[in-house]
Amino acid sequence: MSARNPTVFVVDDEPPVRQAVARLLRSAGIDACVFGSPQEFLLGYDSAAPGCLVLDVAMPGLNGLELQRALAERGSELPIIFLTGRADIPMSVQAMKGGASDFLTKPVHDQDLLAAIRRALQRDAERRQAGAEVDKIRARVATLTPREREVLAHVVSGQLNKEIAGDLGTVEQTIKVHRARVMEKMGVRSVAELVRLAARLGIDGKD
Amino acid sequence: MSARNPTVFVVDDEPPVRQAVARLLRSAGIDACVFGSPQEFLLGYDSAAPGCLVLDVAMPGLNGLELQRALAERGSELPIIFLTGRADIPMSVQAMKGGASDFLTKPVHDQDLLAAIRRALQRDAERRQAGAEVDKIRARVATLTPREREVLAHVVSGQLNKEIAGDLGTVEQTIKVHRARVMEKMGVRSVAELVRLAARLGIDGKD
DNA sequence: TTCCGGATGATACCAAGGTACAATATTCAC
DNA sequence: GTGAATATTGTACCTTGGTATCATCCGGAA
Repeated sequence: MSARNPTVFVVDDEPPVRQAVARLLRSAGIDACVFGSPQEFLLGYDSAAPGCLVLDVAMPGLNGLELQRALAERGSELPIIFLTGRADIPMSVQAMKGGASDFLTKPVHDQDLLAAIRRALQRDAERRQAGAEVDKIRARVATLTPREREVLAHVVSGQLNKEIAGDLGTVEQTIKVHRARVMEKMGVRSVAELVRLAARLGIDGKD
Repeated sequence: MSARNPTVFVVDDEPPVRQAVARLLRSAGIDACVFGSPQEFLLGYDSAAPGCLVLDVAMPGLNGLELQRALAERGSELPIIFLTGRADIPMSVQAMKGGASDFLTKPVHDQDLLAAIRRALQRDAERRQAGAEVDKIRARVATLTPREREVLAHVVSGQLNKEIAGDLGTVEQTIKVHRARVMEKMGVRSVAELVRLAARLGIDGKD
């Protein structure tokens, strides 16, 4: 379920466009999933699914830029390719500033659209891979007891066991026990590795 | 010299535009420096200077997008605001993909241009501050002897003194001496801090 | 109540890190 | 060549980290 094929989500209010894009994608061996409006997409989209979004800017209801913002607010980082016939430069600039993967104008050459989609899928795959590694680290931290997490934070801040014991109101020996469990559960054999793992979670001190 | 006021470099082949933008900037209390062509700018620009670039896209000779690429190849990260009358969406998209700070169309409202410039200067200041911190770390590494640098790399990879000695073909005691000097020169008191500094330079192992 | 995981503490031992002092060898610039 | 910086090794001592074993205390789940 997490290793699904990437899917290109197509959101356009004009059925002919949807079908043309979907046909192009299928002929290229890429899974496609079409929606007639941003609302439908927001309801039917699984944020865990890998892929990218091909989006018309000008649509009734929520427009493309608003959907981009809405997705960002929900924490989605799905790459977005805008594809539109009626657009101007400020729109394209806003879309790109908002992190869009690409901004194409209709009519579009099939090859240009496919190339943009492949770039977007590549970008998504890389992002997901990086995210998966962080998730693994986070999962390991989740196996730590609250006390072990405190010790972890103090250890990566560079404190001595003695100092940690003082801060946590206990004795050095207790810290050694927690510390050993932290190393084991995190799957590392040196403080250096531990610091690097913690850094990837944004943990770099005892606070 | 490094803490100079930020300067806005204006490159446009039309004198009236240059002067209008320069006047606007000076009235806002921002230093401006104008150039009539990309070539002049490349000759007269000091890459260490903080600021940003306001650039017309359509110019004889090197056009704006080409100048953007040329600067990127030289390692410049000066924020670029494109300001142009004749442009289309693909151009703006290419510029934004190339890392442009903004892409405005003439005629532009003074307030819009000023706002874009302030964002660009802010972005440049933040980038320079981050860069300055890394430079400090790099400067400290520069004070290390070649041997000390080797030891540093092995230490941040998490190896024991004994293992490092084996890898470097010497004995543990020698490593301890180098290690102590590394810690002193780098200004850190724990391996954890050392690992974090090294990580900011992209050093995370002995290779 | 009983059982278990979590946190704690004590004792002991060994390995590793840190520091100080002393000394020698090598290299490179003046 | 001379001197300074670098790299090296040795000795000694102390601190810290890592591990093991044993035992206690507590709170929640069965």
